[in-house]
Amino acid sequence: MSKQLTISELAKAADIPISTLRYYERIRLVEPEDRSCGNYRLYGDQSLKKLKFIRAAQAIGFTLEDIKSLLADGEGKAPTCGNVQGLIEARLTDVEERLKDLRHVRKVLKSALEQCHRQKNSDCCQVVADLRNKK
Amino acid sequence: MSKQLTISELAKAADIPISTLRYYERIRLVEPEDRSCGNYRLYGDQSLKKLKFIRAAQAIGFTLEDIKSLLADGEGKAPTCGNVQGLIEARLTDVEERLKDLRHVRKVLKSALEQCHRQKNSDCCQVVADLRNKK
DNA sequence: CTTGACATTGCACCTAGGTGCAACCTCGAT
DNA sequence: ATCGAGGTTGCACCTAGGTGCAATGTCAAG
Repeated sequence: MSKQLTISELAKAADIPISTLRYYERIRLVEPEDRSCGNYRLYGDQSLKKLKFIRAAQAIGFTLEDIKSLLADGEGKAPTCGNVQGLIEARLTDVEERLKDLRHVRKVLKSALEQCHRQKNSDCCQVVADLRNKK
Repeated sequence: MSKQLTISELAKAADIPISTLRYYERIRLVEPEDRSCGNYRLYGDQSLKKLKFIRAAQAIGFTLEDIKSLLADGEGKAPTCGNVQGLIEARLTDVEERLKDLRHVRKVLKSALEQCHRQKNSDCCQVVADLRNKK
């Protein structure tokens, strides 16, 4: 078994601020394996793996709560597909929805910008006036 | 000049909670035109237009701070295009960026889901295991 | 033994966009 | 005159994901 890490060693290894690690402990997401005789937190290296997993999962949009569920099935053991699948599907649905919204937003912004260009130097911005009159 | 509205009349007309109107006053976004003799807020109907504008602008992703800038140029007068254009461009850049990210996220989620399907009933979910080993 | 770096705790604060509550005031109808 | 609906205020709280600080304890080097 490999060496146990102090909080600052873990923070450096995972490139995550110490304050965040303590926060993760507070929400019971990543807890230290043990305490030193001086009450310092001691982490195993599965904690490092866990943190990397967390960063990866966050990057694709899972919340810390989602991640907690993803990790809940066993300390160290990966959860079963069945448990994971629902979360992934829900997340995918969100993402599709969000994409649809954003494409619409992009369209509106682009046409506003065009209008802006057509009438530069005008005193009253028609773009805002239009928005203002929107139902 | 038309009738002044009390907060609840305005809330109903704009379909925005009273608490939110008071919040908007707190952040100096929408302030009452006047006060009644009993110190009730009294709004003009340009407030209603303003609220509709706010909802429209929020719907395309502007923050309330952005909106404050959009509205800042004159009480009642629309701001000039020049002032608006920068904000729209910035917002458009954000949106493009976000779209790019989300398309990537969608790709990752879809392939995770596929992998999930390929190995259902497996004890250990490879999807999570993969994430776990991601650099 | 002292010094400095690093650890501990609890608690408050941050953004953004609000919500909820207690204590009190005003208005219109009866 | 009284009652209830709806208004006023200030203040605390909410989510999510943290950050910052003060007061104090521990560890290793010189």
